[in-house]
Amino acid sequence: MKYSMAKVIVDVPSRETDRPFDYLIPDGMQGWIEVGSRVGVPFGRRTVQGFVLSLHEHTELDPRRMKPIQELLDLVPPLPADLVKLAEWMSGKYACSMISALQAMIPSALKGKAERYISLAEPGEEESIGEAEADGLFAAPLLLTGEEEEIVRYVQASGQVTLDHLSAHFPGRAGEIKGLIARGILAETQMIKDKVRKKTVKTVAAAVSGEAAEAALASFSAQAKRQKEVLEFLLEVGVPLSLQEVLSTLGVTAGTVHKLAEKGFAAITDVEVFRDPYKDRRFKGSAPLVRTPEQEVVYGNVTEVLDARQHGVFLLHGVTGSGKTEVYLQTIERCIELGRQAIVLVPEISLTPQMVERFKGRFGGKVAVMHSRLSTGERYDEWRKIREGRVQVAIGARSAVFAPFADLGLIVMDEEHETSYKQEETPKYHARDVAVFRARQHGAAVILGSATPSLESYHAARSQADDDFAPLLLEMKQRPLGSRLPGVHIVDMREELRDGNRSMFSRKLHEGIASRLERGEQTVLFLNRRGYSTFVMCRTCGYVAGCPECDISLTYHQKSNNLRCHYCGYAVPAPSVCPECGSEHIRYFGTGTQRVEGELAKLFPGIRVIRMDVDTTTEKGSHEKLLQAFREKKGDVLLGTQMVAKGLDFPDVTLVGVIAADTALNFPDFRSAEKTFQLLTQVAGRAGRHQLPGEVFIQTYMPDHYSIVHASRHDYLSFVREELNHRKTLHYPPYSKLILVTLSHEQLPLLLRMAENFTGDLRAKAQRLGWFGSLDRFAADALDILGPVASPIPRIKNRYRFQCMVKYRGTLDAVRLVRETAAATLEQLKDASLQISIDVDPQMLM
DNA sequence: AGCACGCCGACT
DNA sequence: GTCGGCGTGCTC
Repeated sequence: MKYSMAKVIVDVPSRETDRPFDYLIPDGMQGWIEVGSRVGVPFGRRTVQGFVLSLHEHTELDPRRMKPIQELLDLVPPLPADLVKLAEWMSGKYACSMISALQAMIPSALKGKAERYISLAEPGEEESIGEAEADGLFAAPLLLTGEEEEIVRYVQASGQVTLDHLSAHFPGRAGEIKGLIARGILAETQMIKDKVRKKTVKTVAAAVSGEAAEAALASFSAQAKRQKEVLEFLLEVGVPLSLQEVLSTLGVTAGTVHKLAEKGFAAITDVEVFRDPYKDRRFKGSAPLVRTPEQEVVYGNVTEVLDARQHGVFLLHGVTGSGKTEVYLQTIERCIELGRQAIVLVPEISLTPQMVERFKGRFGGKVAVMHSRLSTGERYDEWRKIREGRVQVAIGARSAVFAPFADLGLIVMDEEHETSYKQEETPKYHARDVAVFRARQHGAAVILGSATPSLESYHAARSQADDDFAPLLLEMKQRPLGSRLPGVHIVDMREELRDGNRSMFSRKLHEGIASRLERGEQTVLFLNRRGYSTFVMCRTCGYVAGCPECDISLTYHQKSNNLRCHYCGYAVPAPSVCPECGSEHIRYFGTGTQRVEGELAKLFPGIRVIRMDVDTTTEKGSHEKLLQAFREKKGDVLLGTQMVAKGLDFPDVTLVGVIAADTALNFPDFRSAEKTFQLLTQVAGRAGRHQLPGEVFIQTYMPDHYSIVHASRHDYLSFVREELNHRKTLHYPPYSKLILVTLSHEQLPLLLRMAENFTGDLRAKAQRLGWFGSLDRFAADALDILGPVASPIPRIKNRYRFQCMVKYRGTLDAVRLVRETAAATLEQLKDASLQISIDVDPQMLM
């Protein structure tokens, strides 16, 4: 089959260009260009990167209007065809552009940009002088000014230079350069350049052997003693060595080795290597454990589907410590035995060494690890290991769901309920949905594991109503270690206050910490960061330092002693006096954890506190170091935010304290009860995982709240029952679906008008389709529109924000309706000043 | 997004 | 007179 045309998605992020463009495939590239290939194509007056969507013999477009593909950027397409299909699905489901979906699937190293090169024009390419030339007249002699001549000579000498380089070399001569190109004396070409190159290492090997080697050794003069040494060494070793190694072993300089190479006795070559972020780490091997009866049931269910190469989704509800990870490991082992590959998804925050260690320990070099702390180059190399089939397991956060395996057999999603699986930036996808879609493409299994499954998943498993997503519920209720779930005590902080205790520690928690200190056991203190102040306030006049562009308070950063805006990055030095009233009583309410740390030091002199929060974990590897220190008992208390709540396992921790359980409950989010329950359950699971019995204190001002009460009893089912009732009455997910639309503009009045236009238009369209109406009615298909209202953060980066919420149920295609309405609204304005963001299935309603 | 074309203001 | 401001239109 001769495919001479291709449809290409170009890397130009605008609504008008979010469609395929047709290109000719040059003869030399035929057979090499495939679906998923990354190419450089001429687009307008420049060259851009693009991805091949499909190949054709003919297209609707006149071939004379088509330009040829300029270059093929990779030998192997970075995207297998199934991922191209996935991108099409994503752009429909999440109302995102094709290019943003495709970009999300490849490492950022492959986000190439065009680089402009300048060279001497080929003779005959000089500027045509129009009709005159056609009449057979010759072009006028090329007269160059001194400066122009200098530029031309420089280009001639260097062969080919980048435009940037040339402009830097002749500052202020941009006009001349432009002129030379326009007159056809210099030529400009554009080529896509990747951000990162494949890493190579200079490798040296002897280029002679046997008799030739003998002769070579004899030929060295007395002065070339070092060269002789090097050659002898190379001959002795017999295998290629890295240049670095040779230099350090023999204590010679690179010049010596190069001389040797010049003489033809040694060969220096660039050998491609993989950057290995874990090269200095050794992992303890681990063998499969004997399965408990509960694990056996889960294992059996999953492997049955695996063996049959069928698609199946399992919701694994297993209490903390019930051995979910072991089930993951063993099902993956089976998957590998079947010659297929597996993806393990973990929430970013828990991508601590512990999880990685267990997988590396069991599967060793078969594992690629991907997370945000890797450099661009490291991530690219891990990704290549996957694409080239050198590994069978990929473990990583959200984006690892796109791991380009050829024969995917299993996707494991640990801590399935975590919000970090939803990407907050475009494309705003949920890794769970993507995982299920990919699994269906490959006939693969999915395990969604959690001690506190999301209500969406649990409800889907219970009702089995949804054709797309009806997981089979599997449960593990026992802790195989024989350890018991810790006793959880709710402490009413109102009572504490009534009794005159104004400290942030209740008397019980205080006693608890004291007794642990005495016994040499450890304590974990958890602080829900949300709601805790990190802002600066004047205690005299009440002034709060806020961002001049974003309408939110600035966050204090101790390290740099400045105030920063979370949203736009605006930063100012921290003031020592109030800028409003001049008072010196302007205080930084340090990050909550700092305050707790200070209080602990006051109450327990000499206590060793390991604090884990954004301030202490920004450095690469600091996370691991802190945890290691705590494990080695270099600290009495581990104090931290969310990150101490996840998957950590310390034998000597017998006390867990939650400083303020309800800060998240007061958030204006319908999921706040669910989030609180999940957090508390998780934190409570930290204590007493081993021989020593554990105790948990939950401090709260709302001791009767159902999420706190049920969490204290480790009672997931009762919580779910109660929470589902609430959701049903209020028509919240899982009983409806949501789309959050946010409009933003620099001018408030215009924004208001456009927001009204948008919602009005949306209502009218929904009405026409017979969808619009209260969800209280018993229609199967129903849609409601709330708003527009000002967003919770009403201004970001000088842009005002209004939002509206679309709530709907049934099979109607609300995403499409919203997308089309948004497009129509945008068309009302000529310029691109209005932005409309569409968030399908939003997780954060902030 | 870029990049060019095109039409009005303040300067050598 | 021109240099340069950014509105708007298009990209196979």
